[in-house]
Parts: sequence; C-alpha cells; structure tokens
Amino acid sequence: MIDFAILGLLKDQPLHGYELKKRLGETLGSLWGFSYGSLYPALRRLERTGAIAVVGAGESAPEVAAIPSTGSVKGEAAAARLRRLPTPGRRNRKAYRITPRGDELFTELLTADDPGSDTEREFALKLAFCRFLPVPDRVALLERRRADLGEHLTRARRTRSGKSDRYTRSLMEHGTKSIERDLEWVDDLLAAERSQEPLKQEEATA
Amino acid sequence: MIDFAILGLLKDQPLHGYELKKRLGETLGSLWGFSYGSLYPALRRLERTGAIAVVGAGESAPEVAAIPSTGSVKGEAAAARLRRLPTPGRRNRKAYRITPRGDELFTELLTADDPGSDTEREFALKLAFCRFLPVPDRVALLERRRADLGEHLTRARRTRSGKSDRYTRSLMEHGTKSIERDLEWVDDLLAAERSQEPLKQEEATA
DNA sequence: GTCATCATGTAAGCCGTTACATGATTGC
DNA sequence: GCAATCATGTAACGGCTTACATGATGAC
Repeated sequence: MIDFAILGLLKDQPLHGYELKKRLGETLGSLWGFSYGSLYPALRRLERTGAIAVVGAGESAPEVAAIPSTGSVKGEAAAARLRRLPTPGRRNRKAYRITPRGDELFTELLTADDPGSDTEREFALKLAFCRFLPVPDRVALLERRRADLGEHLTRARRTRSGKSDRYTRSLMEHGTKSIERDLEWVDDLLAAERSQEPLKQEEATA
Repeated sequence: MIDFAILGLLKDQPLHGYELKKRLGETLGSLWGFSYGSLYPALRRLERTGAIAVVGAGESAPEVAAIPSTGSVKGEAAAARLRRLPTPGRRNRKAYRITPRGDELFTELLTADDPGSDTEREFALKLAFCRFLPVPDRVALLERRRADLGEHLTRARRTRSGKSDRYTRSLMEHGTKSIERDLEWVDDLLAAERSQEPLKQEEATA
C-alpha cells in the first residue's frame, strides 16, 4: 500500500522522504500517515526494483511547492523565511522521481482487481489517484467498489441475529447505515463519471 | 484486541475455539473475524496467564459440548506419537471459561484509556461489550470516543488544502461527513445513556 | 553555541494473516 | 468406507509501528 501511495505522489513531482511523509499525512487527508520506519525502507525497496530513482545533482531541483508570486519580492522572501521553506542547497536530501517502470507498477497497482481488497483505505487511496486512469478504468474501479459494498451490505443485513443487546444492535445498525451511505456516494461518483464521459474530448483539449 | 474479544465472548458462556471463531465472525457482525492462526495462540496465551481455563470433564459446556469425554484414546498410539513428536497429539475440543483473573483483565482492557486507541474497530468492540460496565464507566467510554471524533473532525476540516482534484475533494468531504455522523451517533448513545440513568432503580427492580 | 527543525535511517516488536498439517465425528 | 465438516494447531511471513540513533541546517 505504501508503495502505491509513494508512486502516486511522485507522479506529480519529485519529492524526498520527509516531504513525502508530510504530504501523506496532510495533503492526502488526516486519515493517512505512514511512519518513517515504513517510509524509508519502502523507498529503498522501490529504488532497488527500479520503480523510482534518486534525482541526481545535475537534474532539475527537487524543489517543492512552487508558490505563485504575489508580485512583491520582499514579501516573498519574508514569507519564505516564515514558512521555513527548505532551501535547495541541502546535500543530505535524497529526492526521488518515478521511473517509467514505476509508472507501469503504479498503473498495475491501481487497476489490480484483488478480490480481497475490500479495504476502505485501499479504495480511498486508489480514488485519490484515479485521475491518472482513463475513464473506463475509473468506472471499472468504482463499479468494483460498488459490488464489494453491495455484498458487504447484504451480509450486514443478514447478520440480524436476535440475541444481542441494544449496544450491539445500535452498532450494527450504524454500520449498516454507513455502508448504505458509502454506496450512495460511490453511485454519485459513478453518475458524475458517466455524465462527464461525453465531455472527454473537451477535457482533453482544455 | 483478540484477547479482549475472546474474554468478552467467554463472559457469557464457555466456548471452544472453533465456536469462538464462528461467533466472532457472525454474532458480532460481519466486520469481525480472526483467523485460527490468531485465535489458538491467543487462547494458549490467555490460558498460560490464567485469564481463561479449560472446562474440565465434569463441568458442563455449551450446547455443542454436551458429548461426554471419550476417556482415553488408544493410549498406546498416543504414546507412540508423543515420544517423538510433541505437538500433533490428540485432538479433542477444548472449551474455555473465563477466570476471575480474566474478568479483571477484561474490565481493565474495556476501561483502558489509551490515547492512541482512536481505532474504529477497537471502539466497536468495546461498545459491543460495554453492557458489562457500570453506567458511569460506560458514559466515560462514550465521551472519550466523542472527544476523539471531535479532534478527528477538526483535523479533517482543517485539511481543506486547495490543491486537490475532485476525487480527492469528494473523498475528504465524504470522510468528514462520516465523522460527523459517527459523532451524532455517539451523542445519541450518550443521550440514551443519560436518560436511562435515572431509571436505574426501576430497571433493577424490574 | 545551542536549540528547533529538517532529514535519513535501523532494530525490535506487535498483531495479524495465509498456507499448511493433522485428527475426530457425522452422515450417507 | 469416504467425504464433509468439525476441531486444533504450527510456520512463515507481511506490513506497519515505536523507539532509537545520527547528523545537517538555520535562527537567535
């Protein structure tokens, strides 16, 4: 999972580990976060298999978060100082970029149809990166999720065993409602996808 | 976690591993399920620490365990196996009951205030067993959960970083809504708890 | 010069899984 | 007698966390 998340973030721009972790925790929602103990080994692993590569000294800077200029040079400098933006001179930083091979791996992971991947987290992560997918694959992803949720829902409804106290009952009821709302949400996403499909060309030329 | 679940189920009645697993998966909702690879080691561990104990031959077991012990099973063959192989001995069902010590452990786990236990699963499990708790502790449990959810919610709302596509936005929006509904749910449970508190005596006499 | 932050990493361990191996009981 | 199910267990591994160790850089 962490590999997929890393690849997805690196598709936008090269990043070093520290920044990567920050984005996983902040940009991608408060639900996300891997520890360094996960992150750095994952980076080494991905580098070893050729999915990512260290950005060399000669290559374009791994600089991050280009802030649109406000027009004031002084203001920019002050803001940079206040935000403690990392300066490009650091020798110890290792920025990584995604390689073509990593790109393949990423797509493979994104379109993989593991029947056991009912996980909420996994779907969330895939959804966060599904903009890199062609529309039909995107629809397929959503429909797979819908099917999983439907199955989950019928199981949840079936499990109405009478022998339970009000806490357990409330728990199950709440759980069932949650699944129902997830289902509605996915349906909305699907509807949006389908209403946009005819506009594909416009989007492409935009 | 599995220890807690086991203890909670055994508080109702003695059960053997196989049945325990079935209940975890069925009775407790479709979201639950531990594999045997988790369950049996956990049972041994709990037995070793004295939290649970094997139900003896004379004692009565649940509906399934009505069959009396067969006594000795081919003593010679068993001995022949045991002299070389320590593990693959005889296989009879072993029903466990909770001990007073296990009861203490259970309560401790149920009322434990680990700040890191924001997990949904953990709360769900605790709620499923909170009927064993006195009302004030129950309220405390719910209020802790409410606090956690509140914190989670503010973090989720704060993370409205502009740079995100519509999928990520939808994801975060849906996530925020989910937390809000969880919060409402916990509030409902709290309200119910408080409206029942004055009725304690009536309930007790009923 | 020292403190907070940035930055990279390792070691140990936790908590669970899958796959495997074995044996007992029941029903046909 | 033979398959399906019940029943118990082990081995190997997976993926992530916590705690630790190290060092560079910038601000005051």
